[in-house]
Order: sequence, then structure tokens, then C-alpha cells
Amino acid sequence: MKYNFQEIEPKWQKIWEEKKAFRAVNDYTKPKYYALIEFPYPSGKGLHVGHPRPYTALDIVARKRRLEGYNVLYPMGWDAFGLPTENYAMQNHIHPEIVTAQNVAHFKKQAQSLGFSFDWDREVNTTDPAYYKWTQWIFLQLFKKGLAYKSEASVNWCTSCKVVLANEEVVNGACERCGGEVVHKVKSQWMLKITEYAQRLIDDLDKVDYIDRVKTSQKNWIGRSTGAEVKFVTTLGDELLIYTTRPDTLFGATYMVISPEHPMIAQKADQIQNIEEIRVYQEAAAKKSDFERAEIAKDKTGVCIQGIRAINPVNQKEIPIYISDYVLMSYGTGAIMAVPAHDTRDYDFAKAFDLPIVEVVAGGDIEKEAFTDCATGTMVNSGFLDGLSVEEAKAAIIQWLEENNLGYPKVNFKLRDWVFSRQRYWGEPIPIVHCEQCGFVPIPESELPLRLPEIESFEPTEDGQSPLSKLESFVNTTCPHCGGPAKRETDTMPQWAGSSWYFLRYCDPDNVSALAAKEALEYWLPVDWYNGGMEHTTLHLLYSRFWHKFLYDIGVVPCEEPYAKRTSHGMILGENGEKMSKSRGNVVNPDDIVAEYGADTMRLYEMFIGDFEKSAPWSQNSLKGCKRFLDRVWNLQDSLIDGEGYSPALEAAFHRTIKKVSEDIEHLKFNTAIAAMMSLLNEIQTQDGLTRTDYRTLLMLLNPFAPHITEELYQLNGYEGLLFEQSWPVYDADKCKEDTIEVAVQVNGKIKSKLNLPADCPKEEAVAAAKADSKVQAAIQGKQIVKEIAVPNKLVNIVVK
RNA sequence: GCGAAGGUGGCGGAAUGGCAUACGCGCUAGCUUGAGGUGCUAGUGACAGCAAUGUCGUGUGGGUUCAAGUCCCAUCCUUCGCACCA
Repeated sequence: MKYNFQEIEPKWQKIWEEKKAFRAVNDYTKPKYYALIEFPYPSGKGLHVGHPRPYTALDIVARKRRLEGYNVLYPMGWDAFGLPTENYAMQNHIHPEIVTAQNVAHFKKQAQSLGFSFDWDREVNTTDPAYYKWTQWIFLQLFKKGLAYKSEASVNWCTSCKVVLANEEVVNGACERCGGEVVHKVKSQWMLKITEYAQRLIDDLDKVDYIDRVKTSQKNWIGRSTGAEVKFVTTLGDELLIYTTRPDTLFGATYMVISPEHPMIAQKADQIQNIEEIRVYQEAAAKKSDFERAEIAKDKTGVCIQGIRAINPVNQKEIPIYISDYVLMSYGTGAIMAVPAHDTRDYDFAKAFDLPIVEVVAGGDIEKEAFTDCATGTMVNSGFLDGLSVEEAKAAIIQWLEENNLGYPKVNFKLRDWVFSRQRYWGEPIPIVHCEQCGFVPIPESELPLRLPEIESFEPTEDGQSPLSKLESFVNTTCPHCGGPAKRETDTMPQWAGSSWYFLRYCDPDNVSALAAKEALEYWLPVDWYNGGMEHTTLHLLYSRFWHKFLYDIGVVPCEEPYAKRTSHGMILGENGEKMSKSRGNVVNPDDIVAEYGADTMRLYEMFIGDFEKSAPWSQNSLKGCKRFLDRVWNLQDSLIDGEGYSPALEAAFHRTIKKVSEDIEHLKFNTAIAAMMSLLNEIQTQDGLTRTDYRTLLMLLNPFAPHITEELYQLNGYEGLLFEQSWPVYDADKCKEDTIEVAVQVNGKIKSKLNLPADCPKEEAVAAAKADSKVQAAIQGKQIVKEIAVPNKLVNIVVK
């Protein structure tokens, strides 16, 4: 009988569904395991071959855990709000809700054809009002705690589409859709105070098991730096506060720079002699796009403020003040002291404007470049700091600043507050009304969900307002506080909102009175293993940790961190090694692979393709190799030997493979786990036959990887019950060893011979056996033995002179 | 510029400091088959050699070690992320 995956795969998918084989049960006395993959955005393009890679990986973990006796939650859902759907809806004059339903149906069918053991009874969809009711509820809690506020913020504005763009839609300074020029525009936006959690988001990384590169990039993104704020005084007698990470170099400050947006300019306009020149520069800086600023990052520009100078508090010297766009208003105080000798940007600026460069840390060559090293170097030209190291000088100057009330230590973060508004239709409405009398007022929780109203056109307005602003029946309402006339907020939430808490909803997806029942959250949380793409490390992963910490603070969730373990997969590239894309013509459709080779081959190949954490190019030939392996496993049933028990010749090999596969699955080494099973099969085929017991073990090991074929073979060969209800095989460490082991013999580190020695042969015997070998004797003849090294079960090395 | 990951056969990739190239693909030869985008067997890092065997070999240059793909120092290149964060 031939391996007919086209019949087998739908057959078992149906059985699993009917038997609710993978349902997570609410029996809170059992040991639990919560495995999570990032729920997809159901785009119109359908599933990409990249999607099944993480899904299969955690499916393997989930299936293994079930066989190990855990109550496993492995859920799936849809992150369905978002721009592509809205754009598609606009172009085709179809409601996004309908598009979403179609896409979800398509994605679900594709995912099911791959045999993932998702608990489909817990499916969630962020666009479902019963779901986004709770997204809005969380927003209201943030608002009530002062963590959501409205503020002016700079947004990307396409001058040709007249629409606000997300950062992702801006490609090289141009609109992704029309290619038009994108400029900054200041608009009033809802913001979330993620910065309030910056320190905890760094500190608590110590409490979780994330792969290092995820922790590192989160830390870099949050960008904590320690330094000091120092009070300078201007010649007008006003205080000008700066932030520096190098207070030790205060004696080397030869000028100051403030951001073009710094408020001092407007406040002191009357005293600035060249105010016109300053204003021209301000306007030019405002017009520059991010792209332009980055392009000309190296060429420093600026204008010296005439009429106001600053006094260096440490030596009372008067120094000039410049405005320059290399100082950002959004970081620190928007003003810096410039120490050209020890900062590369200040150095470039000083060279361009011919400003003095004073060395205060000896150790470099400031004729050539700024000396920025903090680890070496000694303070010079710095009064009472002279002779100290940089670190000592930092401590000494901060103490001095504090004693004289001229400054204090300060921590800053690169992380900015989260711009939470989108002027779009297809997102969660923000549940706030604006009342002339009462200001921003949250709508009562009893009115949630605030549903997205039906509208005619999804186009934003001419001036970039949300399409919802055109619907008067939605906009005009009454103030929940005073009862007077009020207007609803017409912005919607970003796509990141719904995905910041979806893993909580899986715990109790149908709850109508809370985002999830407390007992359910207490049982299932934290997520034991969360796998997702590196591209979500700094946005989604950080946002969801922030929300989770907030929910912890208000007593909604039982733990401080949502995810106990985080891993990340590499991308699957096209056969030519480039990223898969329609324009490159290298896209592989998973449906074609399932149809031609079967889901099991597809799953096996995606796990065998290479190191799970690295990107790897698709190869149709390697895929065929995986199909060949499954064919051989299938054909093996013809050579089964009657009777039970293990075949002695294969016993060690089986125990070793159980160990290897079990351990590799835990460490993301799916590729070597499969290689181990292939090796085992090769070894089996050197024997005359295989016992039924051994075949069963092989099927069990392969089951998480290739669930359909193994379930079929299990049934076909008369084993008891259904495979998914059995137990994961265990190995005996003592039985993993062979009786005799091949040991390499080296002379002076070069292989001369190989010997078969008994396992755990003592050093003396191994060396003696090596010396008795004729090839070794030839190599050491007439030479003096200096050293003898024996590594048990590995090698012997004889060092001669 | 900063940060992260990575450079190993013809290709994808293996290797707690201990036999480099496991496993798979591809290729070569033979067998099987009416046929083959089938199956099986053997071979397959480079160079020299009829052969046994020898020499070289993990981006490059040094170092530590009995022993280095692996550890240390320097350097080059590739990919990705951030981008004037004081």
C-alpha cells in the first residue's frame, strides 16, 4: 500500500476535530502548559510559507507536552484590524468587516490543512465587538490612571494623498502608496505613557527567559542613560538647563547648543539681535523630513545666537549659544553643553564653526578626532578634577554640583510615549467624548463596546481627520458627566492595541463580565513559551509587556510579566536567497506544497530547513528529501518482525534517539532532532527487521513533527488506542551507551589510528592499547614520550619529542 | 556611526576545547524497473599518487593549548535593526 497523504491528512484532521483532541480543559488541578505563537494579520494574500515555521515549532512543543501529561493551551486568533484591509475596502468599495471575514476563513482553512493542534474553541478576533469591548476597557483604565493623555505630536503627512501615514508606510521619505512627499505635521494625538514604565521594562527582563538578542534590543530601544542635569545661567540672568552623560567634561564645555524648537528663543526674541536669521533656520529645520535629516547627518548646520551668552558654572567663563538641528527637543532638556574634545558631534560642529576645542581628558589625540573613551584617560585642565579617572571625576563633579545647587544626577530614556491615535476607520474607536465644559470624559463602562458605526466612505477627510468625523450621528453626543452637548473622539486605536492583551483573552474567551475570569488567568498565566518574529521585539513585545504591567498594578492579572520564555524564528527566504515577494517572483504557496507533498512533509521540511533561529532559503529538492524520509517510514511497516520487545542490536540507538529528540525539541533544535530520526532509520535498515515495539517508539517520536502519517501507521498496524492519547517515550541513560566505542588515537595531535575499546575504558588501558597499535608504534619509534592524554570514550593523544 | 546576528564542501546545514563536514540535497557509478521527476547499493572536501598514504583545509592575520570551527587579540566582509538620544 502506498503512502496516500491526500486521504490520510483530512481523515485525521476530522477525527481530531470530532474528538476535540486538542481542547484545553478548565481543570485547574492539572499541570498546565501555555504555548503561544503570534496571531497573524489575515491579509488578502493568504498564508505565506513563513507562517507555518513558528506554528509548527510550537505545535511540536504542544503535542509533546500533551503526551507528557500536561493540560496544554495552544490557541489561535486573528489580529484583524489594520490598514491593508481598509485600503482594500476603499479600493473595492466593500466593507472591511466583509473583507476580514473572508480573509479569516481563508487563513483558517489553510492553517487547518497543516494539522496544527490549535484549540479552535478559543479562537479570538480583535475586530469582534465582544473582544474590542475589553481593548476599550483597558484604554479607559489607562485614562483613569492618567496614563492616556492627548497631546500635540508630530505625524507623517502625505502631501499628495492628504492622509496621516504610519511610520511603516513611509519608505525613504516618500508615501508608500503614491510616492508623494511626506512631511511632518503637528496634530493632537492620544498618547500612552509607556515612559512611566521604562525602568521596570528594563529591570524585569532579569525575571524572564528571553533569548539574549531580544533582551538586548529591548534594552537598546528603551535606551537608558545616566548622567546629570546642569544649570547654566545666561547673560540675561535666566537659567538654562542641560542634560549630559559626561558631567566630568564640564571644564571642556566651550559653547552650548539648543534645539531649534527650544522655548527660550520665543521667550527672549526681543533680546536676540539676529532673530530673523534664527527664524529662517527654525523654519528650514521644521521642513526637513526625517529622511533629509538622516541623509545630511554628517554636515552640521546651525546659527549662533547674538545677544545671549551662557556662563559655565564651573569656571564662570562666557560661552556662545548656538541653535542646531542636531539637538533634539524631545530628548533631555533640548539643550546641551558642547564638549568638542570628547564628543564626535560637538567636534564636527566645532570644526565647522571654528570653535575652541579644549582637552579635559588626556589619552587621545584631539588634533585628529574627539576622544570619547571613558575607560582610559585622566582628567586635565579641569581644576579640582585633575588627575582623576573619568569615573572618579563623574562622581566628584556630581557631588560638587549638588553641594552648590547647580545640578543633580539624572536618568534619561530614548523611549518615547506611544502615539496611540490613528485617523482611520478600521480600528477600535477610542471611548472618550470631548465636552466644552468638562474636557475629556470617558464613556461609562456600561456603554462598552463602543461599536464602529457603519459608514459610506472610508476615505479620510481633506485635512486628515478620521473618516468617523464625517458621521454626525456618531460625533454628536452628550457628555456623560454634565449631560451637555459633546463630541466623540473620532480617532481609532492602532493595530498594536488588540495584540497587546490577546493572550489573556485565550484563557477565557467567552467571558462577558471581565476580560477573563480571575481563576482562568491565575491558572494559565504566565505564557510558558512565546515564539514570534524579531520584527516585533521593540513594538508589540514591549507594548504588551507595558499593558500587562499596568494590568498587574490595577489587580487584573496575577503576575508582573506576561511571557516566561520568548524565542524567535528566522525568515524563510526564496529559493534564490532573497526575501520572498511577488515582484521577485520567488513566492512559494503553502497550499501547493500541501497538495503535492502533504502537510506532514511540509511541516517536517520547515523544521529541517536549518537552524530555527536563522533565516534559510527554500529548497524544493530538500523538501523532496523529507518526503522520501516519510515514504521510508511508511514502507518500514512491511518489514516488522512479529513479537514484542526491543531488538537488542538497536536498543542503544533507540534510547539515544529518544534522548536526542526529547532534548532537541526543548532547545529549538528541530533540525538535529529530525536528523537523529533519519540516522536511526538508516541504522534500522542495516538490520533484518524491526520489532513492533521499536516501530511504535519511532512513530511516537515522529508524531509531533508529522502527526497525520504517524497516527495512520499507528492505527494501521494495530496498536492500541489513538496515538495522540499515548505517552511520550522515556529513555534509560544507562542504555544509551554502546558496549564498545571507537576511540581516535593521535600522535602530536594528528590522527594516526582508530581503536575499538570497551566503553569507559580506564586511561592506562586506553594508552596501553594505543601504544600497542602498529601505526602508532611507527609514529613514536625512536622518540621520547613527553605526555599522554586520554579523554574517555573520545581519544588518546601521545605527545613525543 | 551605534547595536545585533553571521561567514564551515557544489548547496541547506552538523559539531559540551577532543576524529571537521553528522543529516539532507545534488552529483557519479552499478543494480532494479516495460517505463521513470521510482526504489536499492556504493562513492563523493581540495591537491598529489596506481595504491597504501601524505599534505592542505572552517573569511584573514596573530596568540593560548597536548589539542582550536569552538577560547583570547586584531582585521575584513555579509545581513538585519536603529539612526545626530548629548
